[in-house]
Amino acid sequence: MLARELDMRSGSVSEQFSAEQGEAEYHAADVEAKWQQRWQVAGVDAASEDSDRESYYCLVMFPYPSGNLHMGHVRNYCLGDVVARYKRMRGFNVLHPIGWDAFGLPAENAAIKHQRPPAEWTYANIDQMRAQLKRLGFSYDWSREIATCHPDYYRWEQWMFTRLMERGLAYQSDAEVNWCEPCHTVLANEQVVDGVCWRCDTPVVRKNLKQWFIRITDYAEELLADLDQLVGGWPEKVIGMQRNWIGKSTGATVAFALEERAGGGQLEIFTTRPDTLMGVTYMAVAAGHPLAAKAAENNPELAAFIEACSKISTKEADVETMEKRGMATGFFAIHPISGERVPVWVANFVLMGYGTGAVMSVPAHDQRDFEFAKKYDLPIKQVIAPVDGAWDIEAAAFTEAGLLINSGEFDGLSSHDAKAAITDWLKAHGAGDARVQYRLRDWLVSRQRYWGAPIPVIHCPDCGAVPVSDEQLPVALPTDLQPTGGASPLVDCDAFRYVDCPQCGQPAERELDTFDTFMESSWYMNRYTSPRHGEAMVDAAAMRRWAPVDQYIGGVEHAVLHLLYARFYHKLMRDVGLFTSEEGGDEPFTHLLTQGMVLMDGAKMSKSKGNTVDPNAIIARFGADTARLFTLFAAPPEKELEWNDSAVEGAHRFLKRVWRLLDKLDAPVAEVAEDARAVKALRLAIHSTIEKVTHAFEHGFAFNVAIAGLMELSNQLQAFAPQGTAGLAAYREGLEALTRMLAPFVPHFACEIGERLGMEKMAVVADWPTVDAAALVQDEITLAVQVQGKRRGEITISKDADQDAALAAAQAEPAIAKWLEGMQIVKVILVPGRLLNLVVKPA
RNA sequence: GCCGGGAUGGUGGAAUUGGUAGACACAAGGGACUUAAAAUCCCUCGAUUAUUGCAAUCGUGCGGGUUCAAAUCCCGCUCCCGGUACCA
Repeated sequence: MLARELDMRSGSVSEQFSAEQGEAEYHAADVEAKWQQRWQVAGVDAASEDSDRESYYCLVMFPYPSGNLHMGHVRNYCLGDVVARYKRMRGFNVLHPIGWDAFGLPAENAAIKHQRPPAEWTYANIDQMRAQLKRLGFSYDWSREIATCHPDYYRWEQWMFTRLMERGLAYQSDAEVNWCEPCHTVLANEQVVDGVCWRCDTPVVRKNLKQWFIRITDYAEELLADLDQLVGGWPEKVIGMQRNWIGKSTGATVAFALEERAGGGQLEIFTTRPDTLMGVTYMAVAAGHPLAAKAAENNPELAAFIEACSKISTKEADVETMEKRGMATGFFAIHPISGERVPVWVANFVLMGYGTGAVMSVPAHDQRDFEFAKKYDLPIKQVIAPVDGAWDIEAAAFTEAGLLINSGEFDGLSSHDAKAAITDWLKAHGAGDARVQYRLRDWLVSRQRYWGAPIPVIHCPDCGAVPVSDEQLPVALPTDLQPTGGASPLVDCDAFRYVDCPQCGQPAERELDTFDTFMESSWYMNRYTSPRHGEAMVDAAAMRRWAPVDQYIGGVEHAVLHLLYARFYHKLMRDVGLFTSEEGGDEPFTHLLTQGMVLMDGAKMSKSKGNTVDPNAIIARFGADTARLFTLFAAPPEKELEWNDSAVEGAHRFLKRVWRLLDKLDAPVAEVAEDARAVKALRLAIHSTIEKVTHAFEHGFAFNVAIAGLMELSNQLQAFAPQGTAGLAAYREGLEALTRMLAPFVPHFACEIGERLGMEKMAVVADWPTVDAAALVQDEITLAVQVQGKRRGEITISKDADQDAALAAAQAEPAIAKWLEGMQIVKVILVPGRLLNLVVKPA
């Protein structure tokens, strides 16, 4: 012990830990330091730009540099590392990069607290977290590391934005926006969760501001349609969430003329059921609709109702139970076809933010309209009849498709045909048209924050909003300003703010808003393919080599925000001409794995709850390999992972057991007659494990099952006593296969074992073991025998035995025979290699 | 409400996709080694009944069904977890 301690204090890493020294015990810290250094020297983790091997791009969601890695990060990066390492061993040229999503609000908050510029805090955190990642032994190509707060990165984002301005895909608009007071900034629709800020949980207020938008709605159709390409590669859940978010509805707009008293003009609505148009008995507008405001002018009661509606919570749970309420405006609209007068109501269930903020109500064929009509005693007019059978329209709304009735010239048409016919009629008479409506809104990208990428625009009194020219990019963010918590310090930074107009040269002002940080994370996956490229945002040749990402791994919380923006941005990059569909694909991520959360006592680990586990403490106590092994073994990747201290110890114990397997190699053996059966059984175990573990990697990443298989093999090796050279050879074969298969999970440990075994190459660059089909062939097999479907015993027979031979063996087995006494066998089912089932009846 | 995913021992979870339910691990109990502890190794470990021993019956949220055979497929429920849009 003393000698070991002295050793630790002196000499170089390689001196301390040479294999010849023959450490009797497993010391993770020593082993891990040794191999991390060797990998670095050998450069085993670098992606090659000059290789004939097939490329594979494995990407993990890059972290925000908050200061410390948490267990969620560790889990995410373990999963990615296992995939990357496995693919390398399978002969792929793997790209496995990492970087930092480095702009964002926490840096500003920290800057205020510590009176240091955010850049300083950010880069210090990056240094600390990089060291943690390296300590865990993740096989990143560090030469490709990027930080999004670096001008070399965001200059291309600015470049891209000016292209989008040229194409009319980026625009400025005066809009009612979601404003978060504590964060002092606007939020995108996607960032408002249940009416509160996604970051700080404060209720969002509405504010009218001039903001920059990107026209994601132009891509709504493609974003929706291309989800089909992802089926099979992405979780159904995420695809469904994106579908809902885009929210496509096909229908028609209909213009109802308004009476003079209502101010004339038209009330435009959107409907998905134009076939029910003849069944309209009233109209409903949102409380925020101009018509509602007009009606309230001389109606204090209505004004009070509108006021009450505006205060209603938007929370899902409240919405669910909310009573449907309304009030008549006293106005009437004219039905475009029948010319009937229909009353206009204000209703709390109509949303100003969707469609036109007004709906036509057809109580006979819409459940919600039905309930409302019943409540306020409005007429119900049936215009669709079931194809077969009758319907009591006073009892419930008939919401299915059917045949038109009470609809004049449209009577007898099917719902399907009527949709087209009525839409055509409306179009011909200038009273409407076919319309596809999306829930998706344009992406609001400006933020009133300091620590972000400046929006590359100069506002000139004469020329308007002028994009900064390519030669003047990047618009570098001054990094020495001190945020105060109020308005962005850029406002007071004259050197940044006041510039001349690039077009006319007269005094002008820079745009002081910065980009939403989701802008940076929307294209980093493509930048990694050519991270130092100085000529363009990405190098098309590099895109051809690597893109799209073959496997993306991260948290499900990004199912709509990041993953939708990134898909959109990828298509923008393609359409701006940075790469073709053929070079970079139409979608950025072909396969997505969403990992489950890390829990402690059933709750998500969080600082505020005080139920966190510090990865550093686990590494210090057991080593990186144990931390890795536990997170991969304790649960399937996509499921929640419940932290369990004793299970961590269990993972560590497993590694120690494998370590001790080396001892048997030193045991003396002679040229003795080996127990051939035992050797054959061991080789069967070895090769069926290879088959099983490989299957886990190729189908669904069931790493917990793969590791269980490796534990089983380890147990078999432990139980095996080599007697002669043949036995020793089989034992060594098993230990080496085990080592190779362990390499993706516990790479340092596997390298050390491999070296002690005398493997030629480091375990992490060795070939993945292959199955010896001959070893899987058994001379004798054991079959379970069932009588009437119940297991009654087993027989061991030749692998070539046919059904009759199996039956004879079963009948000869006393435990089985007693169930056959006085019975007649009416059917025999043989499932080869598995079981024999005998169906009997009394003789 | 709608969409998606679930429910298997004390616990985390397996089950080759219709073929021996509970692999692998954690916890628990017992034993060996030790002056002792730690470490390590061995045994038991779904329930009930029976037992000197062999064993039998039940059992994958609940109720039906299909099948030689069901955790797995079908029909009807209950509960739980995510997500969500009162979307016209």
